[in-house]
Amino acid sequence: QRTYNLAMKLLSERGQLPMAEALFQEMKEGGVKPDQVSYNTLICAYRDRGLMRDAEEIVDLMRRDNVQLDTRTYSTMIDIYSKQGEVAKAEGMLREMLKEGVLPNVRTYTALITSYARTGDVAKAEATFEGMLQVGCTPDTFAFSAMIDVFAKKGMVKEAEGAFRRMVLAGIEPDVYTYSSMVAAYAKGGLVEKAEKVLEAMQQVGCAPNLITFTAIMDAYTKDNRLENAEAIFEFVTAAGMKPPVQMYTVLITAYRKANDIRKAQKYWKLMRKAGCPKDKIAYLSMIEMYKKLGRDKKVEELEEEMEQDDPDLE
RNA sequence: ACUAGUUAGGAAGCU
Repeated sequence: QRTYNLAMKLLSERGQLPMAEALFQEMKEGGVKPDQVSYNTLICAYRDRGLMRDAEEIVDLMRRDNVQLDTRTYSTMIDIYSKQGEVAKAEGMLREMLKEGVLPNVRTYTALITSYARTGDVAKAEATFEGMLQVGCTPDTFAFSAMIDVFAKKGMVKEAEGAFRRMVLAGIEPDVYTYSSMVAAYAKGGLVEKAEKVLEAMQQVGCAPNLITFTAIMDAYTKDNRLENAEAIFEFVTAAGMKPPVQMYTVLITAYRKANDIRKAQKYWKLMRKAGCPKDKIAYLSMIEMYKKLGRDKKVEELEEEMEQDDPDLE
């Protein structure tokens, strides 16, 4: 019954996962058989909370209850394994679905490509992309962006540009994600000017850069030792009333500490805390690295302790 | 069995 499914989704969205689980049980015990949608909804609810084990258990339950796993089930599981870095399991899911005659779609392939982006397996990502084309699956903005990101993370600028061109030629519109990945690619490759061009180009076609795009371009500037430019972006963002994310502070902190400008690094660290940013492991690690190099062991210990404290969310 | 509804994928910072 779809009323149940909808209710389960709403409950889990409002943090009432136990209620959603209860509903699921009620369905099983009462006359209403849960369908694929019910199982998938639960799997996604667990995934969103990082309860990967529970998501897996629902899949097992589907098998036991003789409910066919569908494209969405497999895609979600591939996404889960990809986020866990369990590429082999993700690949296994694709193999299984093909064997079972469940057709993968763009989303399935994109999830897998993303997992290769995380592990840096360019060859497999490309093979997956080509495989998708071969089965007549048309890549969309997500798929191309994922592919561009594979190259971006490796600093393979030429290849990223190639994929971007291919995307445009195919008539698929790039969006903020795509452009941000391109900026990141140029940042990694040390080509600031090109990164700047991307920022201009996107605005010309009416695509507004967001905080992620800005962080990426700041990163490009700092890698080219243009800290003033990076700082200018930060000022601009703040002046525009936007709230800089942790990552933006980290870019500045790391850049300044590498330039041996300890005061500035500390300044942004303090600003970040004052802004009430959530505790962030990478930010801590950057500061710890700084104090380590300065030989200030006390500070190092202090921060390490603080980092571990009362924060279950730190991964 | 068919059909319909509800469920899945992409971007930035440390080493």
